[in-house]
Amino acid sequence: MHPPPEGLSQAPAKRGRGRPRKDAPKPIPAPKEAPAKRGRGRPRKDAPATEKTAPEKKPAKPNAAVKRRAPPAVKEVGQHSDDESLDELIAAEKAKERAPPPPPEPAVENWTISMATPMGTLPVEVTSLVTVTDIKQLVTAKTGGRLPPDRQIIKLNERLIDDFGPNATLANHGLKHRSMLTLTFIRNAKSPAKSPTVDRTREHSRALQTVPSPPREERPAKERRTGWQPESVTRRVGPRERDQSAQGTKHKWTREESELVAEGVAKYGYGEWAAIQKELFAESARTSTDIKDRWRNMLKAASKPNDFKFRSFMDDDLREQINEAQNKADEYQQKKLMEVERQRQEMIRVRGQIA
Amino acid sequence: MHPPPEGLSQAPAKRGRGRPRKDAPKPIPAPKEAPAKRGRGRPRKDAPATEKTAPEKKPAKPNAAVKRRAPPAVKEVGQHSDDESLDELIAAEKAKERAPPPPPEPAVENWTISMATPMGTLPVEVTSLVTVTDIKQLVTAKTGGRLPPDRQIIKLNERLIDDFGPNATLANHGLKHRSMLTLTFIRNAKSPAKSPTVDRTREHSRALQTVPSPPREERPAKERRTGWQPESVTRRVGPRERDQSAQGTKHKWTREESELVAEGVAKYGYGEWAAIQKELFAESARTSTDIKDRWRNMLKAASKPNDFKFRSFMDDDLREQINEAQNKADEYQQKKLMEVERQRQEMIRVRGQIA
DNA sequence: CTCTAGGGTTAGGGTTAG
DNA sequence: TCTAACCCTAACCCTAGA
Repeated sequence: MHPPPEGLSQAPAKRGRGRPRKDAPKPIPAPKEAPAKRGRGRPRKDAPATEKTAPEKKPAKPNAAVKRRAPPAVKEVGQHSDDESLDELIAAEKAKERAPPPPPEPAVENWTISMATPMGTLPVEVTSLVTVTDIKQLVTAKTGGRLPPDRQIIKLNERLIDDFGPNATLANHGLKHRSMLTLTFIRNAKSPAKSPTVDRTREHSRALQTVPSPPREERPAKERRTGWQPESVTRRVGPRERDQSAQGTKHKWTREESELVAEGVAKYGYGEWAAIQKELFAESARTSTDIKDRWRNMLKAASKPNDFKFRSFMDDDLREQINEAQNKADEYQQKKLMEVERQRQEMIRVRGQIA
Repeated sequence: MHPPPEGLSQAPAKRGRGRPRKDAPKPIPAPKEAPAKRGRGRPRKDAPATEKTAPEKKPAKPNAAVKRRAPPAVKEVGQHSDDESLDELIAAEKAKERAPPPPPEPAVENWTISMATPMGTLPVEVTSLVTVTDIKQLVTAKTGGRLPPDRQIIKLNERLIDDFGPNATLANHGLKHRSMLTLTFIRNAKSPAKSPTVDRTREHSRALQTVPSPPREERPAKERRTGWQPESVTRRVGPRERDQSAQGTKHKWTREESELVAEGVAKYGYGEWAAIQKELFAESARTSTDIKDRWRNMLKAASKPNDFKFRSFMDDDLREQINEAQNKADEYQQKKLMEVERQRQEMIRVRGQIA
């Protein structure tokens, strides 16, 4: 039904915005395997061959990193040897037959807890067996390694979880389904050196407040490219003056600015960045393109779950504002479209009469 | 404006965008426990030419939101009753295992969402389990069957809900209480609701001609161009009539088209865009201005290194063609100039004689 | 009116700082 | 690793003026 794909070399023809797809066959997220090696944790060699126990929870999303594959729970009964495996097996069988041991059943549960971070509260899925180290590793993983365990300050009910010991099971210290943990962190000491060897012994206390308080405040429009704006603000006038001195190359968008962007979209519809810039960012150093980019990023961020990610502030409230802006813009667009269509029809009608 | 042909009930006068109060007496659109396969399968709607914003990030399980109840797995009951107490114990254990996980609470909720239509915004009541098909059927019903599912273009947060698959539960894709869906529709013309996966390689054809070409897609084709345009090809006549779905607002110039431009310049010289358009792009939707712009960009691109990022295809071969075209055009220009001068002289001479 | 020239703006892929 | 911020150009728009 479509014009046959001519021989025209499909130019880029990327289509679908999905990205050129570097031809890299994106494999399945599959074997992402949790910390298979479980270095610290504890030997935990509960014979993997054991039974299935949890025969696959259907809806289970392996995602929840920390989630330990709930072991059959049979709290390994001190078995270590190698060649004794057979004996152990037998012993285990017997023990099982005897049934008395079943009680030690920990009954692993899957919990959803919350973690309050400087960026907002995020949901985290864990099992009731989650340990202090697990949580810290999870945070590290979620932040792409940017926040190593030794810079995390995590509290449960006002207590530093570190105080429980690295292998402590948090459930033994009050963690429950829907509990809330708070996370703050120690600022990076600037030395990227891999081994600050921060003697984390007990520095938590003071580091607490060093929280990177969200931008909140409207930057003084850093007189960067403010030099002189030639009417148009599509492009920056000069190099963003980032040269040497300008260290703060990136200027985070504040919550307020973001809301202004949404407001502008709601008012002018999509693609009217220059208009939005003129009205709502006249005093700002943000260019229309900056605004356009920000809206794009806002949409991306809003479309993702409040999963544990260090994403710029994004909460249901802002998300709602974004939605509203979108809807208004859509409405606006619709009206414009219909108006155009109406005019077109009118034209056709008039033409018909003339002819 | 716009005679609402559909039977969509009129929207509440005040569309202050706020949110439609609960006044809408609309009942829930049948919970319809969809298959909710959700597990492995991965519907992978592959939606090719989907809308913009479709990085397709695999809707990571939305948080606890509408999580579907996780069935207590299989409880394989292979027990042989030998010792009752034992059975009881085991049963108790199992019960314990099963019972605890109350977290995956299904909790069907009744939501009021909004639907922005060309005629106004309407409140719609649904449950948190509402699926794509449910919504479409609802719309069809509301329009007295006049707007069948395959003519509905419904978007949630910029994404076509069709892309989620017919049985997808919208809550898993971001629908929430008070969310807004946008509805537009495809005019009568038969059109597969499915995105045609058209490769726009060469869709520019036709569209150009006369106005009457009915638009197939509701698409804010950047309706900046004003209403009626004569048959000239300086401007586009109507909406760019990019095949439906071709959401990509921009139509990249293909290698072949670019070569045609160079060919045209070589043949007609600079500035004869209309002529080039008529001869080499008669079937295309490219206007003379488009061609002019393309030539401008080609020159810019040709002056930069091949591997320069961001630049559309540019290689020595094409660059050579461009150079040749320039040379020929220069020659041509020269001749024209000389001709003009000759005529001028002639005119002067004639005038002199007359005088 | 048509069309071109040329400056302006946007869309969207790409890059990079953090 | 991941993303918000930023870059850069092709594509497209606007409009004075011929």
